[in-house]
Amino acid sequence: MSWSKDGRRSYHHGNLREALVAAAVRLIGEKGPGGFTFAEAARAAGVSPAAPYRHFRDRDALLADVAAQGFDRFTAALEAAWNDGAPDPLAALERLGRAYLDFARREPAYYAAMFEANLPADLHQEVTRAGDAAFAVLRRAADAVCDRLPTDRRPPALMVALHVWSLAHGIAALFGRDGTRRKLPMTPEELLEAGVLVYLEGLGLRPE
Amino acid sequence: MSWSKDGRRSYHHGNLREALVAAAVRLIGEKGPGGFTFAEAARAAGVSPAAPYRHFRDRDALLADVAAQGFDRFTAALEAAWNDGAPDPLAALERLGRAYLDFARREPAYYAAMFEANLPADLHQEVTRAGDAAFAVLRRAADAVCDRLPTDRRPPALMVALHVWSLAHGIAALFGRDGTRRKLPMTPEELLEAGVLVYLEGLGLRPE
DNA sequence: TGTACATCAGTGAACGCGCGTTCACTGATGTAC
DNA sequence: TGTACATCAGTGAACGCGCGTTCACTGATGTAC
Repeated sequence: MSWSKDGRRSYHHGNLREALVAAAVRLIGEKGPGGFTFAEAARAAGVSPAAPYRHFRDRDALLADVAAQGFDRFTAALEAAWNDGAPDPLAALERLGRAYLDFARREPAYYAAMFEANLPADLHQEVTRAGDAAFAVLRRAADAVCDRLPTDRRPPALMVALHVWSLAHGIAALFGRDGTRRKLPMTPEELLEAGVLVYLEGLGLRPE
Repeated sequence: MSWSKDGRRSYHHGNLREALVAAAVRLIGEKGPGGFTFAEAARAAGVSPAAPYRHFRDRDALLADVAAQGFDRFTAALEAAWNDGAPDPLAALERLGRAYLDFARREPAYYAAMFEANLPADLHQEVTRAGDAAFAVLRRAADAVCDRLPTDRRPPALMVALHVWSLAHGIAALFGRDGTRRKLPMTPEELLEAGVLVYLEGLGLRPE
């Protein structure tokens, strides 16, 4: 927020766009992607209900911005966890899985906007592009893992990436958030790690 | 609907409860679980906006009914596909996976109500019970599959069931519905089947 | 450095709308005798 | 078989509410000269 020198609220907000996104994230976190309104975001940002129209065409445009920003953060988190596959791809893949679940738990609002928002097609494309960058990290990890197999027994890396992504997403969606739908006899992280280990074993890979 | 003999609408609807559930399913299918209203369901059933209160405490109660009914159908579909594990557990498990994805695609409205509804805790419990019955089918399948392994290499069947469920749910959520979020170089069914095969191989099982 | 002016980013009042919910009511149905 | 009555499942009008959106407006900012 920007304030004039004497402490009164300045007429111009200064960074209303970011403030609206932040408010939307908070509101989505509280009530889900369905239960957040343009008007409430404006109120939370301390601004009149007409102000958001200076920055977003409508509610969906704001939601799409949240989703895209979420994917950007997600990509960064996955990238950091993967860390170019060091020290070895299998250990790095495990970190990647943990980072995936960690993001879903720590940023449920972003995660919901990314995967459960139901955006109209035109905005959706834009978000999909941001999502592709996140998937690219998984894809690269799958490449590195597959490279450890002899060429005659090497599965398509794309398929491996899709399997890992689906398993991680399934676990995150079913068990990964705090409104925990179901009790588990283990943590989501343990469940994912065990699943990936069995899967890699099935590919013919075992941690050395 | 019930009509009096002369063709005019009878005062009593006759099966309003079922009609409201059916309307809700249709509306959820069109606009997602967030975008359906009690009033619209009443309108769709051809009844005044006050009428639904005779049958459901509120919107959430109706939504919970849809979710519970969805789980009942889901359970029946999975049960039929599993068919007591005949002729052998591995073939039956593949059928089970296909039935899972088939349900998500053919009944997206039920599926959304079941897994993306965000119901309040008290109603949620009731739905969870219906969901447990569905999971029990997977659990039994996992038991049968694990029984094929020598006891010293037998993994916990619960874990196996959770892995299969998570993978199936992840694929269904990411790729399984027609508003297809992402293009795949294969069908969701093929992706799931391949994933389960690799996983079973990792457990030490291969189709004979 | 100062001034005039264009542009930008907000205001706040207003509107129509549909929703959820309530209320007293009434038509239809089932049952006891 | 007929009648009286309780109960049930609807009606429809009304209400307050918050939302999305628009409009003419105005205060603040940046820039050309």
